Amino acid sequence: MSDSEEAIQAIGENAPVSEILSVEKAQRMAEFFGVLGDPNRWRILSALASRELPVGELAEAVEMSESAVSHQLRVLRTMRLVSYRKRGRNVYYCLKDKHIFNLYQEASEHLDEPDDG
Amino acid sequence: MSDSEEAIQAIGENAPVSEILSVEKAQRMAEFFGVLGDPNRWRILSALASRELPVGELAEAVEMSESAVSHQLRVLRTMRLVSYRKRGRNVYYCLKDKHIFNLYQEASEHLDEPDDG
DNA sequence: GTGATACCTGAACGGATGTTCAAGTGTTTG
DNA sequence: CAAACACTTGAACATCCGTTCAGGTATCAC
Repeated sequence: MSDSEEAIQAIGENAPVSEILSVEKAQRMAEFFGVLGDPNRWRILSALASRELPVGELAEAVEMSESAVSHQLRVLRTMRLVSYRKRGRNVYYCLKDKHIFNLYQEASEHLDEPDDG
Repeated sequence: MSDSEEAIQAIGENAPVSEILSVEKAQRMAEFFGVLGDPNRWRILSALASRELPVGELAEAVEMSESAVSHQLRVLRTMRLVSYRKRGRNVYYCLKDKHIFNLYQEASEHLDEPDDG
């Protein structure tokens, strides 16, 4: 059974109590979602959703220092949420795939739900 | 324009650079995902995915102290990820809605993607 | 070459976070 | 009533995280 299948069964079906996420899988989940647990990273991601941007413009758009943005971009790169291409002195960043949109919408729905949802 | 519509447009469409998430919306997103940024909370959630559980059994299942579990359950309650019902001396917790499953699967897909995904 | 630009990196500092421990509330049992 | 049980809560403490700051690399203009 693949790591993914093990986890989906554990969380999705009527499994016994002992069927909880392995520490390793829980760790990976937490690392990923932890990256999305910072407001400035969300602002960076939303800025890149509109279009590809070099670091300087990105920093200006989200009102952060270039250094702070660069640090955060490294985190986002590590989680493969953004990719980049070098062009002269500039480095253009953009979103890597569509998962971030789905995650955003899913969370948005949850947050917009009434209290009894 | 509602808060949600503003954000979806900002992140989903071909908006100008200035169309980034408001600080407030970014904050709410980060708070929500931040809750999912802890491995023990994922283990708790996955344990509750199998069935409703009282705090003591839950603590045993995830191998944490009752106190630690209780603290974390309060966080999960605040984000409306779990609900509970009191029954005698016990308090039974369960998952509140289906969003957690979708978030899990979306993240799982992303993590399982090859490097060029 | 020198200087300016664009970006990255490492150390350090301050604030946030998760655990433990001790004490508290409420409920059931004798 | 007292004692045991199930759970919650607040404070303390250690760790983690994101920023700033200073300095580093690489590219372009002159």
